[in-house]
Amino acid sequence: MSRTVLTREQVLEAADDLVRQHGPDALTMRGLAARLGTAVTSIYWHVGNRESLLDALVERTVEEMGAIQPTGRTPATRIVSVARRLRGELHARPHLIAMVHERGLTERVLLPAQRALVREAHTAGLRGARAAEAVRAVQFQVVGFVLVERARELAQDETPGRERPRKSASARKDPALARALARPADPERLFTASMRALVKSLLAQGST
Amino acid sequence: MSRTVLTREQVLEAADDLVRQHGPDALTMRGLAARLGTAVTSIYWHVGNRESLLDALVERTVEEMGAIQPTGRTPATRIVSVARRLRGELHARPHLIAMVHERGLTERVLLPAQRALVREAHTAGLRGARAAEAVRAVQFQVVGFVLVERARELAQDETPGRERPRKSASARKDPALARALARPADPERLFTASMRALVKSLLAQGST
DNA sequence: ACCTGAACACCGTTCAAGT
DNA sequence: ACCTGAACACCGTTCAAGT
Repeated sequence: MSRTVLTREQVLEAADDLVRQHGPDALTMRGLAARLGTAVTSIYWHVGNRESLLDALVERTVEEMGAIQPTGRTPATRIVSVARRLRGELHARPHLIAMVHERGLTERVLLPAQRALVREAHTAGLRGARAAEAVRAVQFQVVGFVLVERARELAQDETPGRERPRKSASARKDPALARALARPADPERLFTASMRALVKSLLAQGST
Repeated sequence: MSRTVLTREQVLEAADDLVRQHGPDALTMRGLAARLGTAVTSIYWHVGNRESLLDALVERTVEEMGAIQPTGRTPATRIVSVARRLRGELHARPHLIAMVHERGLTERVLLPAQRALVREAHTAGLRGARAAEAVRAVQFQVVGFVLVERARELAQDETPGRERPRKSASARKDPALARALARPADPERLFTASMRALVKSLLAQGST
């Protein structure tokens, strides 16, 4: 591609492209070198090794995500808005989620959102350890949800329709429920619903 | 090890040992063959390839987990008890979680617990789509939580103390909160607390 | 300071050949 | 039916040598 001297930035850029298009597994040092038109070993000079290259990629994307502004009137709706935005940001970068997760950088990604959440918990009347617990509960819920969602998407791609669930005794008693469980979940809806449920209970502790 | 003829069961057993002790990455076809004292290619004859070997391993462990009995008086406490037991089961098999997750078999692991959850939602007065949503919310919460926890543990092993969070404006106003957030979260406590919060709100919908 | 090819020590998988 | 060694096409990484 480029005729000029190779820079660390160019290596990162090309690696980022590769990961975005085909996932982290598609990023091989040899493939990357070929793409850049250099010897494999040049890449090692610029980024150390594969592991630290991926680290740099994650750091890059996390910075790019930036802060999150809450919207809405009540603390509850504002917290849910932060959660939804955070989910959206993570969803826009499907491969990033797995990489952050594997690297244990979850806390790092959550830091910008944490500030906003703390502020809202405070206005809702929560203090000290109780506020911290509420903030963390929301954070865990968001990341956990996105991870499960992602796994579900991958599963659909690779094994479409693995096994029909058998009808249980309680299913026969409530066919509407059985039908709802047979359908794949609508993640957007489910996320908002459980987030609202969680936040409602957490904030209720502030006023008692 | 064994002098007799090689069986599929022996291959699975040895593979299971390896994964349990050193994780899925440690499972190489060559290493496994060496451990069993056979040629690599014999293993291929018995289990197909590495991918289906891992699939078989997951299936095996999931069956081993079995059903989950709720305890407690009210539907809320019974649901929370199922959630806690499920978390415990998953936690007792650290490597399994990652494997199930990567393979998109989350739903499969959750099936036994789902029956119990449906029953409790029903006794709590939830019906149809609303009951399904509650059940799924709980399931997502459990798996998500465990995934986040696991990532956190891995992170601790590899990068102890990456970066101290700076003191924010709101942290200075509530030092107890700041201290609580600086400490690593107690997952057991946090899990139970947010599970209770979630379930409380979800079931409240049944009586309105 | 930056780039190179050759080489090392690994992988998973296939295949033709054995018994 | 079951097992084998050889070979293929990949990996990440190191190292001595170039400019």
